[in-house]
Order: sequence, then C-alpha cells, then structure tokens
Amino acid sequence: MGNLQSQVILDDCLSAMKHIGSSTIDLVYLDPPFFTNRFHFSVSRDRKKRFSFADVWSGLEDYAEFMEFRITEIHRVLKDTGSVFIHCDTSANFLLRALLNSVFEGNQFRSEIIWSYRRWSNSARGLLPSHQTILFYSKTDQYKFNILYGAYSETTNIDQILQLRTRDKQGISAYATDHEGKVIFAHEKKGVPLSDVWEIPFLNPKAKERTGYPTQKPVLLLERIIEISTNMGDLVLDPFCGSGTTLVAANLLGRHSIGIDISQEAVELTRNRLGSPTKTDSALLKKGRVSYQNVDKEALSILSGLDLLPVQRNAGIDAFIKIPIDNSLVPIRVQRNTETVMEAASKLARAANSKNSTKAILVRTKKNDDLFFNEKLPTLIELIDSTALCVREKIEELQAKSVSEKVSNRMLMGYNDQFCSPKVKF
Amino acid sequence: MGNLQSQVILDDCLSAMKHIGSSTIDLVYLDPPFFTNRFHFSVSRDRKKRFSFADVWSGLEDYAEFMEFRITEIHRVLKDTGSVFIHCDTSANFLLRALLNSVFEGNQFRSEIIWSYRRWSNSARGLLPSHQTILFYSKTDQYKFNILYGAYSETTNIDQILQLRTRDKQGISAYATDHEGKVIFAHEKKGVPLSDVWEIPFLNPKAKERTGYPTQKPVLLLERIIEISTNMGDLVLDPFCGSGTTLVAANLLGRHSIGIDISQEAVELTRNRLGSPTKTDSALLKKGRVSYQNVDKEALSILSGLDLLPVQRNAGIDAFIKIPIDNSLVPIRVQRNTETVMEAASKLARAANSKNSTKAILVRTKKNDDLFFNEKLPTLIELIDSTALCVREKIEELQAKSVSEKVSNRMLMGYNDQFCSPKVKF
DNA sequence: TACACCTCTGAATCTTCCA
DNA sequence: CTGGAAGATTCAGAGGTGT
Repeated sequence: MGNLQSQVILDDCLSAMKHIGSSTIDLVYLDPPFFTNRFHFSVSRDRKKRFSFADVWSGLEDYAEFMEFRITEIHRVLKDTGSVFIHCDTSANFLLRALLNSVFEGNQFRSEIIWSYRRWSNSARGLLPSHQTILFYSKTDQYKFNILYGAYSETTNIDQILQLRTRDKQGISAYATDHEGKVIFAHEKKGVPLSDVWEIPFLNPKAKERTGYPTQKPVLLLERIIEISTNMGDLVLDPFCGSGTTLVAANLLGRHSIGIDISQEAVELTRNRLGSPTKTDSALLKKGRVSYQNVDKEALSILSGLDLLPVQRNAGIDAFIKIPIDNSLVPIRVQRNTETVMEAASKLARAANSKNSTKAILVRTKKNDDLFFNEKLPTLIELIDSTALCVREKIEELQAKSVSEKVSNRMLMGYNDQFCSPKVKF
Repeated sequence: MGNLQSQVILDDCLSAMKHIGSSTIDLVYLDPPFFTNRFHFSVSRDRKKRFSFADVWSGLEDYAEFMEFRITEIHRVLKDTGSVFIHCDTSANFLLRALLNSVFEGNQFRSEIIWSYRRWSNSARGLLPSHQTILFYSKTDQYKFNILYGAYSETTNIDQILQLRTRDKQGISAYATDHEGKVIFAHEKKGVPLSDVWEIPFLNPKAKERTGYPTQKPVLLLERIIEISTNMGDLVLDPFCGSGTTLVAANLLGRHSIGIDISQEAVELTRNRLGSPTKTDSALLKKGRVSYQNVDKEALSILSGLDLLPVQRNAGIDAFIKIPIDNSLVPIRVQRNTETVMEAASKLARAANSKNSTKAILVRTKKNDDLFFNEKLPTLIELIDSTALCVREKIEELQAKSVSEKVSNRMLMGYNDQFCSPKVKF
C-alpha cells in the first residue's frame, strides 16, 4: 500500500488491453460510450411475418460488435476471483445484458444494481428518469465479495431484530431470556446487508468534485463498487476512464489502478485529478436525509385535510397553507411534545418574520402552562387548538359532569333513604 | 361510472384476446409467467468464432415465441392513446425489452420503472435483490399521461420554491424583485414530478390483502400505474391476472377491467376478491377515487395525539378513546368528505347507542350545511371541529379582515390626499 | 424535419449571517 | 469565536420556440 500505482493510458482500450496479461485484474469497471443517443428501431417488417430476433438487432450490429470485442478482452484479463461492473445506458441495457450473458458463460450474472438519485428537471410528460443500471458479473463462482451493511429501515424495531429467538415447549417461536428474565441479544448490530438499489446523490452542480466532464460519476459510487469486490492492494481497471473517477476512488481506498481512454483531454484530466484526489464530502450522505427534516409525520397528520406545502430545513415553520393572505402564503406550525406554547410561538414568529408573513398559525397540542402567555404571544400569531386537545378537554368536562351528577344522585338517594324508609315501613 | 364492470375470463390470454376488438383497451398491465426460474446460457461456442446473437437466444426461442404472440395481440387491442406496463423477471428483462422494441415500433419506449422495496434476508454473499422492473411502453406518442407529484427533497430550499426567479444582465440566476425591491412570489408549485423509481413496501406477509397467491403485487403499485395512465371509466386489461390485484385496483379507482387467467384457481380467487362477479356495482366501489382503506387511515390520522383503540369494520365508529366516562369508553367518529354532519352524526349515534355509550364525539371536518342541525343533533353527541376546519375558518376571517383593512387604507389615503395637499402647498 | 437557442426547474452545495 | 441554520448560487436536463 505504501507504493500505490496508478497508470493512465492514452489509447483505444481494445489495443491497450492486449498488453495486459490474462487473469491479472481484480475488478473492471466501465461506463462505455454510446454511438447514438438512441438506437433506432425503425422496423418496417411485415406484421404477418414471424418475428425474428435479427430485426431487433438491426442497426445495433456495429455497436454490438464494438462491445463484444472489448468485453471478451475484459473477460480474459480478469482473475478467476474477479468481477466486472458495467454502467448501462437505458437504451443499451438489454444489449449489454445479452452480450455479457454470452461472454461470461455459465450464468455468472450476479446483480442488476440500480443507482437511484433525485434530480432537477421540469419534465412535464412521463416519469422523470432518475436511475441508472449497473450490471455486475463475475468470472467464476469463486468471486471476491465483501459484504457491506447499511442502516436499518427507520420503521424496524432494532431490538426486536437483535433479540435471540427460541421455541417454547409448544414449539412456538419466542424471545429467549436469561435466568434473570432479561432478553439475550443474538448478534451485534451490523445493519442490513446492502441491497441492489443504491441511493447515492447525483453529482451536484456545486460540488467541488466536478470536473466538467459530461458523464462524471460520484466518487462514492465507485468507492462502493471497489469496496465490495476488491481488497487493499488489488488491481482495478477502467477501460473507458473518462474523467478518472474510478482511479481516484481506487487511490483513496488503497487499490492499484489502470485507466484507459482514447481522448487526450480525458487522460490529462485523470492525471491531474490523481495529483490531488478530491472527493466531495457529501453533507447529505454524511448527515442523512432525515437530518434535514424538521416536520415529522405526526405534525403533518395533525394538519391533514389542509392543502399544504410542507417545509423542511426550517426550524420554525412546518408548512405553508396554500391559501394566500395579502399575496403571501400563511406559515403554520404544530406545537411539539417537547416544547411549550411560548417556545413554539417564538420559533414560528422568528421564521414568519423573515419570510415577511403578516400572519402565522400555531396549532396548540397541549394545555397551556403559562398563565400570562396570551399577552406575551407575538401579534402575528393566531392560536388554534388541535383536535386531540379539544377532544381531551371535552372529555375532562364530561367526566367532571358525570362525577358531579353521580354525587348529586347519591345525595338524592341518601336523602330518599332517610326520608322514604319510614314511609316504606309505614 | 355508476355501472363499473369487471370481467374475469378463464382461458389462455392469447385466445381470449382474439375476442377483444382492436383499439379498445386503455391500459394493459401484465406480470407474465416464466417457464424456468432461470434461463440457461450454456453457450459452448468456439471462442475464436465471431459472436452471433443466435447464441444468446438459444434456449429462449420457445419463451420468446410465446411472448411475442401475446405482446402482438396486446398491441392490437390497445387504443392509440393506450399504454402497456410489463412486470419483468430479472432474467427475462432484456428479452422482453427486445421484444417490445420490435412490436411497439418507432421508439415507443417510455420508462423503465424500478419498483424498490426493503426486504428482510440474511443473504450472505452478493447484494440483496430488492427491486423489480416494470417496462412502460405506449402505442403512440399521443399516449394518456396524468402527472403525479411528490414531495420536494429535504435538502431543497423553500425560498427557491416560494420566490420567482429571473436572470440578470449577465445571465446569472437570481431572485426576482418588484420595483420596490420586494420579493415576488412564484406561481403555485405542485411538487416534484413522479420519478421512475418507486419505493413501495413489499406486501407484508401478514397483510390482509394477501390472498396466498404467489406473485401477488401491492394494490398501491397497481393503483399508481392505473392512475398515471388512465382516467375514470377507462378500460384496463390484465392478461395474466393471477390473484386479481389489477382488477381490484381498477375497481377502487373507478375503471372498468378485464382479467384473464388460464388457471381455474386464479379466476375463482379473483372473482372472490372482487366480491360477487355478477354484482360488480358495489356500494364500496361507487364511492370513487379513494379506497376505503385510505379514507379510514386519513380519518384516524386527524385524531393523532389521542390514545385510541381503532375500530375496524364499523359503519359508525372510527375508534374508542381510551379514557372511560361512566365506566364505558367514548366512541369517536371523523366526518367523511362524502357525508354531511347530520349523516355522520346519525351513523355515530346509532352505533354508540348499540354499544350503550352515554356520550360520543363527532369530529366535524366541513362547514355546516344545515342551519338547524344543532337542534336535530342527538343529545349524546358532542361536536368538535377538526384542526383543519378551524384553520380554514381562521384564514377566511383573516382574509376578510385584510380586504377591509385595504379598503379603509385606501379611504384614508384619499382623505389624506385631500387634507394634506393644501398643507404641502402651504 | 432538424437543430440551435432559450427558459424553467430543483437538488445539493456554497456562503453568509446570527445567536 | 464557533457552529449551525437560513439564504444564495450553480448547473444539467427537459421542453418549448424560432429559424
């Protein structure tokens, strides 16, 4: 590891790979180029005629041949424990799949990885494309694989997962306990095994990592691929290295790497990037999506029935009500369990002021604790009690009434006892 | 819409579709069966020989032919505005893609939808498969498409959503301001257009929905497909209907439907799920767009913050509040969108009476329509307004005030004009 | 019909400001 | 001074428009 090697070759990868020995590479990652944005399927065949697969490939032969030669070379240079990850364009997905199935004989398909991300666009018609596919094949069944673990789903009860289970006398599954009746934890919290859907933020327009190269991938994506399929000191190859993200990631993780590209510009860019490998320290990924949220489901559900624009990333406002007053939307906030009405009010007031709102609505969820809060309440805030609070108060009122009725009933009864019994005796 | 039709046919879909007229169907959804779990790519060809696509398809011809005939029929019965959604097994993904590209000529590919879900597994080696692919093709460019909108990302800045933006002289994006330098609010934002990655929970093993049929899909998934590609009263076809989820979803959304399956068991199951096959015009389905399930969930969410005992399958009561009055729990009901306060009240009163409750709480969600309802209201019912209703009324009040203030301001201005101008002149 | 140019959008960063 | 929250900015994709 002390002597980490990265090599960048300016050449067509087919001829460059000829100089690489057979069974020498641990991982090949590639994001092949496409000759056309879209393949044309202008099949003008006779409907009555029996369908033939030749039709499907018409217009694709050149590309298929181009890729076949290269994939065959990739297969040759891979070690028996090696893997290949191919980044697929949507339109060529199925073609590459077919090619790989053929070259990597004996069902060495491992996974279809979905890289999903959120992205900007004002797509009007159809679904916004927001994923890319990466095909994962291995040369043999003895492929290297390091299991990575992800976070548990927010909805899972971790304790439940971690408790050891046994079967009781009736053979019914139950949680195991020790002699003191305490639960026994089965295994350490490793997390959930990584799934084949990877949510990794798309390279942001403001990211420092950006080089201006068109199809640049996030370093994080490549790091994950390298981590699961190689160990320290292994050798990674990218035959279409482009801006060199693969080599940067390999470097950062202590793997040797070879990059090939036919473009002079790409090779120079890669060499420069390797000089100072930078990786965007994605705040989103580090802190998690949840850390940006401030409206919880419960707060929103209290407001259900209103037409709302939920607001995250703002400590004071939970949502805007989509009915404007004086041309500005009205901010609304639900009082949290952990805060007093005054605390909620001042947070809301500050946020509303900065948005130039003339009015803001605070939904109170707990009985008031401060006798003088009405005078202290900022004037722009309108207070409304939550349904739950109203119901609770109504029930207390009813309970009180019920008790007092009982008391008066009992008194009446007692009165009768004293008074009437003589009558009965009479 | 009053006469919603669902038809379930026991037959091979190829022969059954022959009886369906050309250009009559708005949406075809299918989850085709697979002859083998995995296709075999036991290509023992000579490495030196030039790659030929015939190799790829060897062993697949039967299946390809089977599907080709059926997809061709599907193409025929589709209206010009119609779409098809095909649920793909991973191993046949690329085959179906190729077939569809051929049968749906002229690049009518729309989307590759990824249905992703979290699944429990202790898979040791490799990535946990946790997605399925749905291919979306349309017959022509004039396909029906209803845009659904989702929430903005947690990291998105609200100002950007609220404020109008322009470009300055240098062409750099900036927030727009009016002549006084005040921000201009943007037009109403609906949210983010739906992406092609759908995170929908896998059918929970214990879910009521589950019928025991192996490949059953969540109703939510089908509902989304139907919603984006059809309108009320349209006709949906599922040629491999299995347990009938497509037909159930179509019914819930007010679409006519035809289901075909070759298995007697599947057809019976579907008919049972739809209720009586002859009595398709059920009261439940007439209610329209939103399913009962969703409505009930929303009703309960309005009450969040209360300690409740939810009640299933009771026409009058949504839940009991876990605080007793006179030793009996208090029933509560939320007024539905489709009913008046009086209707809700009488349903609740009847149910509460039969439970011997002395008090019941009705949560009103809409402004009252009946002036004399207070006298008509059963005495055991206590009325409480929902938070949403209170907020809406408060906003109306504020709007009215704002208008009247403007008017009086204008009057004042006019007054000032008359009064002050002499002063200025002076 | 093809293509160049312009407009709109929102994710996630960078930057500033405030407590 | 420092850390975090709120505001400003960048940029690629999609679509519309005009030549």
